[in-house]
Amino acid sequence: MSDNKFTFENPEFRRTYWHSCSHVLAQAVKRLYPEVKLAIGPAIDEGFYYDLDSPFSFTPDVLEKVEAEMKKICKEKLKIERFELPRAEALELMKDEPYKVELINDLPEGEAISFYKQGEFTDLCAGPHLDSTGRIKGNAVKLTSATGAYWRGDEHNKMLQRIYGIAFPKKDQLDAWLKEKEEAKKRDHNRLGRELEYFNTVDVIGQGLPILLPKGARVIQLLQRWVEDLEQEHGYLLTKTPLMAKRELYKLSGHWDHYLDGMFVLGDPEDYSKDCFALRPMTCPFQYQVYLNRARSYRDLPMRLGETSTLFRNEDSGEMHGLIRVRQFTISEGHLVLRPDQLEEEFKDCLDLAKYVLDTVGLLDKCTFRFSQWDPANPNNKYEGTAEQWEEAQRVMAQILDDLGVEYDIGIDEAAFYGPKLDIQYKNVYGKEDTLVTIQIDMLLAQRYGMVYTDKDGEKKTPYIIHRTSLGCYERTLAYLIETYAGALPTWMAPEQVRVLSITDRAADYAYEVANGLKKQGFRVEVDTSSNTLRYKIRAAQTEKVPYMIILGDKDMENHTVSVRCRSGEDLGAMSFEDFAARLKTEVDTKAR
RNA sequence: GCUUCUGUGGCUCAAUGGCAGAGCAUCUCACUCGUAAUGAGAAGGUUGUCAGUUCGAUUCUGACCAGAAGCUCCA
Repeated sequence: MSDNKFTFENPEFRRTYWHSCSHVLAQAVKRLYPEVKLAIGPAIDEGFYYDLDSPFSFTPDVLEKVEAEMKKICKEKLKIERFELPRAEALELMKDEPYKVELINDLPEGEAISFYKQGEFTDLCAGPHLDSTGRIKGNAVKLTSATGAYWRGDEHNKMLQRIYGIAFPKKDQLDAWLKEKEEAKKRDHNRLGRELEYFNTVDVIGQGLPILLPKGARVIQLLQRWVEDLEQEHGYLLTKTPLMAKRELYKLSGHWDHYLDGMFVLGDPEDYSKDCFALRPMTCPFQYQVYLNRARSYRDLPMRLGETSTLFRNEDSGEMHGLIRVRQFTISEGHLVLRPDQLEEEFKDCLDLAKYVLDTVGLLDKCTFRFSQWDPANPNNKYEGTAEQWEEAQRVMAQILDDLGVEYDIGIDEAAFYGPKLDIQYKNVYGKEDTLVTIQIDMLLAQRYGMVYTDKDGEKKTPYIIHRTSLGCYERTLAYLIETYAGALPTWMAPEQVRVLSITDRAADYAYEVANGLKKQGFRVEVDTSSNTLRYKIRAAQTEKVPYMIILGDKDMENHTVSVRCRSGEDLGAMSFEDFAARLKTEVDTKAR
């Protein structure tokens, strides 16, 4: 095993290791609870799982027993052997495992049906695997959780129980991993964001409807102002369109057919004798009305429309998560109406803008790009348009992405109902990925709305549309900022940039004088002249992650100085008010991190 | 929506089928202090909500509401 191929740093070997762990997990479960039926058990990015159909639930003490049995199996050093069987014999071997039978029946004709055997346990599996359970370090295996998961990932199927686990070749690697997970949880925006009073939720308001407290609202306000100004520089025209509309608009847009479940409907959707309204889940159909305001010429294009747009989506109750997944959110929305020949340049500008914005707030480094495509085989009639139109839209987007040198993954069946998307993805502290920013090409909807322009040749032509965001949805972005910075937002976007602390009552007036001087220059400043001890006040400011503290006592009053300390603990010493203000201004202007 | 788990003052957590307790935070008073918890006192609760079982429920049961992780879905 000295060959480099077989080190844990090699992702392929790691997956093999974890895959074998999942077999050991299944073997342990079958030894302890023979009535449990096996589904599938792959390796994942971090560890492995096995899906099981069990009459009881895997509580922590059951997991403990399973884990102990796994350690035993590792110690037994069972040889892991591969063999193949013809279909009939394979079905006979697995006749007591209904999920395996289903898998075998779905294997294409002529494909080898392979099994792996370790001791008394045999599993249908393509492999590869380690050569022995003895290769797995038993005391560096940990079962982390048990949750529900649908058979074959389809919510119409039975819910099975999924046991997640992790394993390493060495015990201290496992300990380090577990510690890292604990540390990551401390950055969880859902905990930190509430603790630092950025947001809260209240039973009587309802799920997915967070209250932005003054600090959260302040950060979102300054991000919005900044993005709106940036978009103006990029030629966007700001619009303000209604938050709801009659059912007829959504019929025209296709939302009524494709998205009704996700909308909040006001009134009876079936009763056509009365008006029925719905809160908007997307801005598109509203903003198109701006374009439709009058006849457009090719000279009007590209028309770039931007809006800080509040949307409402009736998510399933289990979907909500802090500020990342909510039912009402505000997005840096925009639609570009353009001539086909402008598509690449405008798409590029959208991407440049999004990347600039994400880079400036400090999120770009950890973003990944996903080209979200339709699924030609999707049976649910989820997509508008013809196969030809989709192939064309995706060909164009692929071309643009290649020209721009964007590295991306492909997501099949991830497209919007009207077109393919470039999604910019970000992971939360638990490793769960969500879309931060999206840029979408739409060659279908303009026609539905009767959007046309008169071209040079006098012909009426249908424009293309780009749907895009620059910073995505502000609530979600705030959540990622809190997690990325562990609550210590960079000075330029910190809700409170400076806290002025007086050491004695004698310095109180001076403290307000200094604070007001900074406020006049546009900085966000709070004053603490309470009778608490200095140590206490510093601790409070640090706990609340205020970037700068100004500490004022008799010496500072005499010398007309301010004593400055950073939240990191670094002491900048005494300086003049002007020097500090200039330092702060530089930091904010350059949006230094 | 589904699986599993959780719900006691603003926060962190005790306790119990029979008067609900502590620390932090808050307020008052004292202290006026130079870098991670100054001292004393006060106030704060229909134990998420509604039913049921019981002489008696915060505790047991059910439904609902809300929160967490995962699944499914999505910005």
